[in-house]
Amino acid sequence: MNPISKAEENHLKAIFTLCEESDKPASTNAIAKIMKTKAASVTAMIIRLSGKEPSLVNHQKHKGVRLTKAGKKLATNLIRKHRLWETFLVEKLNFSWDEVHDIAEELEHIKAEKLIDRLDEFLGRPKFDPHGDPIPDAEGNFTYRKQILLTELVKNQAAVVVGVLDDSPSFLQYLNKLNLVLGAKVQVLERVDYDGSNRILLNDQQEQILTNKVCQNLYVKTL
Amino acid sequence: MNPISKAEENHLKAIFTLCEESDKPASTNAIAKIMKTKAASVTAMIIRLSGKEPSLVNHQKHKGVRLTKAGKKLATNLIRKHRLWETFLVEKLNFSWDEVHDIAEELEHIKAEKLIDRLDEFLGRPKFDPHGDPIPDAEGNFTYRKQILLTELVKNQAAVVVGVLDDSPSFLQYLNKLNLVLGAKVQVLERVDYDGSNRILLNDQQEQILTNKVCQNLYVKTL
DNA sequence: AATATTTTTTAGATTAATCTAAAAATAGTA
DNA sequence: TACTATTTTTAGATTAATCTAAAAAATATT
Repeated sequence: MNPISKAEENHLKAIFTLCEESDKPASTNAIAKIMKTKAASVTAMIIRLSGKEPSLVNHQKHKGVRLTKAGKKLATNLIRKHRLWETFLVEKLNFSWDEVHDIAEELEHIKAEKLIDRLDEFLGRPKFDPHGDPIPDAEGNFTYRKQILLTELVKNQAAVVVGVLDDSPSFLQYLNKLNLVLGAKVQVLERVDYDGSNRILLNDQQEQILTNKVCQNLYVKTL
Repeated sequence: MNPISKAEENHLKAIFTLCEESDKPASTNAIAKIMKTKAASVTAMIIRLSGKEPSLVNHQKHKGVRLTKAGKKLATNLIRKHRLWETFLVEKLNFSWDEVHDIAEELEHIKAEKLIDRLDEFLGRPKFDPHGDPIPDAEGNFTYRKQILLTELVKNQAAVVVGVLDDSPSFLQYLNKLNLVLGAKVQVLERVDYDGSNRILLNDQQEQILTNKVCQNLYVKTL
């Protein structure tokens, strides 16, 4: 059975993400939504993936689908490639963090393993990408980090921004304007019950008002 | 009419190369040979390419095919991308010149124009790739250089190696062994009629015997 | 539990890119 | 020039990846 195709890879990635998020088998509908296709197409693809040697997914009709060990390995490697390319684009080619997703989405399908090894080395074997997401190593191990959402940070406790939950360009661009980039130091001065806003001290200097929506999408690590 | 596909791009590149080489329309058979497909498939592809808006090729049945202005623009841009990626692989990721062709063959199909602009900048807007081939600029202009084959170099005239005609891995690897890399200084000490070999002085130091075949595939520039 | 709603699968069709085999056109040669 | 050989095109088939519409299964609601 031929080398794995881009469409197959993207389905694996979607299934991986869904199963990680919910710990339940991924539904055809949910996969179709991510892939921007229809449930019927997903069913066909699942059948093809489960017919691979070795099989990449386990599925029972109407019961959703999970990745096998082999499928997980492939999905993890894709995520590794995606995040390394994003890092390259930001660190070396001066893209900003809101621009890199779509380009990395294409680059992640380049096959040569040696390329990704060398790229990893060139970048200094980074553990996190420009959005603060962990980059798995060549064996597929992620680095975990005790991080919390800014909404969970206790008042006056100092912390640094280490990542985002929502990585949509519009949110990232808004953060740019607020100077809320990775590494920024933050402290919650006050949580205002009245409108759910948060008074924040940013980099020990400026005060800033953040809505709960923003705080719910920012990961921080206490100092 | 949708974005241009990888298969379409590769056909354009093949046609470009053939027409540049011979100044004649490219034949379906010749294209099929490069594409490793069959003439019938090429005919089908040509019909598709000529139906694009704007049309990418001009063809009359049984008379071969040429690129239109629009087709040439696309082909040139592909060559630009291919050569910039090769340069990146060698200069930044420490690949050797015999390893980069196939990887660049994949990378050249990544679409984002901004990516290639930034890459060009990152590499310092190089004019030649690791094999000495010119890299067209964003407008499609190639830098020409008066270069000759080593077989044409007059006896005792000093010159530097600036490129290769044959860029097959086996030839490039052989050149590595002989220390005949880009920038090496060469002088022809003697052309031996007996066996068609050439006595060369390399980097003002070592003497080296090169066959005519090697000399016919090495471009040099006189000093 | 019976029925209605939603989700998933099946069936059948479409498009891109390829193939083989046969027909048609061009080129080469006696 | 007429015949032969080669090249190109046409015709018809195949596979991957998608679609729509309908059928079947699972889930939710009275």
